[in-house]
Amino acid sequence: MSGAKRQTRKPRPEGLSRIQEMNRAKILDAALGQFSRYGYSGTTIEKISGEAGMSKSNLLYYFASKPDIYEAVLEHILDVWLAPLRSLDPEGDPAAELSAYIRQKLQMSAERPEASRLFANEVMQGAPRIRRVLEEDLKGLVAEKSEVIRHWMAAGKIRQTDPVHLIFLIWAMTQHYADFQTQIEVLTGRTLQDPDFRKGAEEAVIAMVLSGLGLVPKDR
Amino acid sequence: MSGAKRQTRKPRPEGLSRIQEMNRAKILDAALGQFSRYGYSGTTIEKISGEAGMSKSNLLYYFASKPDIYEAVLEHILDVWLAPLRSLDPEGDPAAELSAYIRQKLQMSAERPEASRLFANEVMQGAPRIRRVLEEDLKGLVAEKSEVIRHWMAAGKIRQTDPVHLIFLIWAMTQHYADFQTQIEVLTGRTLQDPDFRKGAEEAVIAMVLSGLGLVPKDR
DNA sequence: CGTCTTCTTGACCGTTTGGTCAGGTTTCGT
DNA sequence: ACGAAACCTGACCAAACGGTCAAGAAGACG
Repeated sequence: MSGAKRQTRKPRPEGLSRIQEMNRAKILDAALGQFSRYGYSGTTIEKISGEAGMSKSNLLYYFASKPDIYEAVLEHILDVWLAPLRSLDPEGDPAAELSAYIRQKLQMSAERPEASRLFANEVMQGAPRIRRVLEEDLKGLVAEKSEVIRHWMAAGKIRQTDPVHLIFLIWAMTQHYADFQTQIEVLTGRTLQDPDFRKGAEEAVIAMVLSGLGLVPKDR
Repeated sequence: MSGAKRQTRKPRPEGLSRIQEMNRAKILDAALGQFSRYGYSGTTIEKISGEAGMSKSNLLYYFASKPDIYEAVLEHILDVWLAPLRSLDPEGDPAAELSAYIRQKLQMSAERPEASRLFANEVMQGAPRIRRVLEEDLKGLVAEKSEVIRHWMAAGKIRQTDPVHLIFLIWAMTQHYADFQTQIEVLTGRTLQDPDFRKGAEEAVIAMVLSGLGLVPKDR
């Protein structure tokens, strides 16, 4: 061997390379589509890799195992999914705040129905992988926002109701349009993607919630 | 061959034998539990047979294949699942009829949450096996009951709303308590099985729906 | 009681699936 | 341009799964 100077390259400066960032994003996107449509067990990593435009082996170069991919997708979604509730403002007008919240939730159901379905799927199976998040993050968040609602009730701004049930019912109504999209489309021929239908859904949900709280929804 | 008289037995009189009836029931029950918890692909026939207390081979003696079992379970459930809507009476008082409907739906969510989850699972995956039922039976049923609601609106008994959205929202709110049972239990420590919690849910849903229709829910 | 039918099982088979591995190709800093 | 990382792939493997089959056990009826 010659004693010539060994040129070495910094092993990994920090963060992700362009290629990694791009491929991980493609994988997570494809995985969301598959997991939300076919469930965890119904999805194969080969299908995901195909959808992402790469070989199965290459996918396993980026994520060590199938559960790893699933958890990455879930984590990637959860923050976005819970964001609207976080922004419920105690100082705002109840009718305006709740209307905005409902609109945001419906917007997410319209724009990212797969995320809603994946979340629903996970919870329906007993939430084995996000139990901790529910217990630690969501539980606190719900308690905090329940207090906001209770505060509005105490101030006489809305009718007496159980805040937790109110939150559950808003989740139920808004997520239903994403989770049961197929059924809705079969029955009506439309989905939230249709602007008219989306407006109809918004008005129906908002009217029901506001009048349920003794707030007359303003006519247009 | 001797010419002795062959004693033969009637091959199969009619209907199912006691043993068949019992085992088919055990299988369908076990299958519902598994399919609703783990989804179609996440369920193995070996697990089902184990839960039903028999060997895998024996299960396959009663049902020819996995899809066969799944469809049998689904069919077995669908009638029961849609029954409450059928009984919505045009001649009755809107507040009483809708309250009763909501109570029935919540009762089913409380007593048969697995059925609700299986149905939700099927629809979320695009309803590949019950599309026909949705298109042919449910679509007609929804159209018929929408007409009932429209009739109530025309008679000035309830406020103007889109009947189809109303039906969707009632489904959403009532089924949510079954489908998201895990989440609800994590957040509140309770489920519909708890009588107090169930009463709270009933009141919350009924109050919201009735006031949304301009009907003041009667205090107690 | 004898015999035909129904019921039940363990052994077995082909396919699918998650994951490994050795080796080739591309990228990139120097 | 060069060499070391980073990136990518096809071949391969073990486990799990849906389903078949031959043969025994239990049940029912004359």
